[in-house]
Amino acid sequence: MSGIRTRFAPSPTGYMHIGNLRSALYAFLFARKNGGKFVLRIEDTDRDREVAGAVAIIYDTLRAVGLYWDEGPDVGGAFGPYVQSERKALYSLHAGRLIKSGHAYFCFCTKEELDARRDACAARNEAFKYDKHCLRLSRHEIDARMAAGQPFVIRQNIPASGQTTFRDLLFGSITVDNATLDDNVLVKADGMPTYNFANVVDDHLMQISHVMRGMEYLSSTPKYNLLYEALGWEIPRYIHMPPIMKDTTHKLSKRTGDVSFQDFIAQGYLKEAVLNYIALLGWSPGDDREKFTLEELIEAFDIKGMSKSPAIFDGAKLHWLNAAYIRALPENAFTAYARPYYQQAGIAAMDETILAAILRQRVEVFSQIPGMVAFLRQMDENYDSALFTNKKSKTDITTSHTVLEAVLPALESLPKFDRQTLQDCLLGYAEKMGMKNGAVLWPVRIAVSGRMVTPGGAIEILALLGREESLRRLRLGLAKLTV
RNA sequence: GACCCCUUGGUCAAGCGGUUAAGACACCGCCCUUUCACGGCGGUAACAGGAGUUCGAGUCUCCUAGGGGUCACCA
Repeated sequence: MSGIRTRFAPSPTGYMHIGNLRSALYAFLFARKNGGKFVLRIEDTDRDREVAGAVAIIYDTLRAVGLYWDEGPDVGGAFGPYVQSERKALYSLHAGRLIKSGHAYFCFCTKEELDARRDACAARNEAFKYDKHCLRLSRHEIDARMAAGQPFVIRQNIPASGQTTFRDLLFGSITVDNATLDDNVLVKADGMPTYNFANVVDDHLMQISHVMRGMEYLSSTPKYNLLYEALGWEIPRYIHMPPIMKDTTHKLSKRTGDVSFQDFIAQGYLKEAVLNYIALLGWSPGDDREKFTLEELIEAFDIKGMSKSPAIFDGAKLHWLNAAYIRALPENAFTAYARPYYQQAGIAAMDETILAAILRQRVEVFSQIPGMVAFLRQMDENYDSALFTNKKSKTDITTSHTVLEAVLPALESLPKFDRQTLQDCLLGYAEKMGMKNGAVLWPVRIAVSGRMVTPGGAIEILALLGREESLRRLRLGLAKLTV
């Protein structure tokens, strides 16, 4: 037992952002690599932002990519409950301790009053900081206001002077003046703790040894440490992680396009590829490896390989990685993923083995399939006969006409219409005529597809279309060349 | 604006005082070839700028610039 415990603590706000997934992944990898535990905690203290079904999305996504948690709302554990809204008593208990020791105080300032003061500051171009107005309230006054039912919050009482230093395993030692810190709200008027407070309490109570979270918390970490100290708790190790960017100046966000894990899956990305790609966005194994299974990631993971600067999401590279994963798929797995798209394209009845053979090397994202194979279902019969002319294959209108005319009856009388038979027939004809294979296959492919570029060659397309449709298209091509 | 952090090719990145400054994606060229793709080979392209420290700096220090983050009864 190494005692290492990490956690992933998402808010149930709707979908799984790719950046959050990466945070979960790193926390998971760090725990697994070091023989520690990975905890899942739901941070639902903001009831206004809560979205129904969001917790299920978190569970489903994590499970889909293999990020199983050792403790969590559904699996339990020794430090539950693992849902913050169910831990209110714990927060009140420790908030009370803070009040008693003077590290926190009741505040009755209303939102309106605060907004007014904030606006005033903005007008003077000054940074707003709560002025500890309510810290001066006497016990008497506090009791009276509470008795009168006046709503209140609990604020952290930050020392007015001095400095606070903390160590981050990635960023090193960071020191800030306490004077720059604000007396943040710890417990809201509705009795719910804020992130600032719930996090400290939960991370301590759940014995989290390494707090891994987004860099946006870097500047508020000193405040958390002040809380740990006030509560007499050991400060955990911190690992703040830089964000994933859309470009140099914008974070990857909903507005910039697809950012949720499910968006990528819906587009035809493989979950393994997405996970592999984001693992590499902000972390490097230190060597040249790029394809990793989850097990391999666990083995290779080391926070020393983590980057301190934000990484820009590169859709092209994800595309490439996804294509690499697709190419490595066994035929049956490829077909299982592709089948819905075959149906969508109306070619579900065609030979899946041939389809897999020609598509697997070409598809980068499954959603490209319908567009790639549409011509099999329905070709554009008004294609330009100029397509028959190709210098490299040494074809032109005349040679194409000759080839189609000769090949048509041969194919018509073929005993079988499978790839082997078709190949013997077509290549045999080329050999007999002393022609390049391409000189024969080019016009045939153009005639049966009507397209300059096709996935697969003439033989595969013929086999896929079957004798009747193939011959129909070949006759059409011949007619076009005869005109 | 104040405070904190970051800065190697277009992108992800290796490097951790001495290297011809890796590799991958993307891009370009060639080869293979039944078009495209795959695959193979090759190429273009980087240490933000300026001062130091040092025999020697992408690597250490400082400054400048640029970028990010925080400054909520959101997390």
